[in-house]
Amino acid sequence: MPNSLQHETVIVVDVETTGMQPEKGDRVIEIGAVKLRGQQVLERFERLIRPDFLISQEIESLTGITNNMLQDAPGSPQVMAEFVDFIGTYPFVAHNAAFDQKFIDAELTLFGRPRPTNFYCTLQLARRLYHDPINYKLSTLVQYKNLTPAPTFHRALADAEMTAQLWLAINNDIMQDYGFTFLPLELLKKVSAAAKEQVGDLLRKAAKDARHNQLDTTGSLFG
DNA sequence: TGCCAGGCCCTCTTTAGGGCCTT
Repeated sequence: MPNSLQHETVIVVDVETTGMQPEKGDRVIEIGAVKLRGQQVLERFERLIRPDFLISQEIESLTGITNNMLQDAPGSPQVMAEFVDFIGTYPFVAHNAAFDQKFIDAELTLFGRPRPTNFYCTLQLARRLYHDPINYKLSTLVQYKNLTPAPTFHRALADAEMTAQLWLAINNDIMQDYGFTFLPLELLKKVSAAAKEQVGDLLRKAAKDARHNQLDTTGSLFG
């Protein structure tokens, strides 16, 4: 694996929630996050959050998070304050980022905190880059890329760790396949926004431009 | 009684519909 994956720091995040609709009152009950610089994990964040109501049996079964576990957990204002300190102004990475974004937005808005806006989505990137997995669930992609599965799925930090591995694998695949020595986040934004059939051309052109710029830099330094 | 997520993606599409992905 190349040792020069993009050096920009990202926050890889996952939330467990009471349901699918924050606009109907569903809440975050666990946040897990990994602060990643290059391939290095700088810091981890994991907190349960006590909601104002009992969670359903369905969610208890799905996540393994029970009402008993939540009864002594801190409330959202305390956890979100800690989370804001943890995330700084770094961009976010999540699997199906729209889901995590809307819940994090909802929790932060409740307490008048500024909402992060810069999200990268491993689901979207995987759909652009990988054409033959049987589906694009996080668990499937972890297996597809031969990554190390966490001991459990549907816990926030475990899923965030696996999303982080997937993020690195995606970065690594682009670098190896197209010959990048450095992968700017901005390029991944363009990959996400591109039509699937245009991704190859986009990356080949970007790699060519990157090599050209590198030659220019070398020439100006030593020429 | 009828409503019941939303955004993305694909195709038997584009004047649409259904499946996926997240909990």
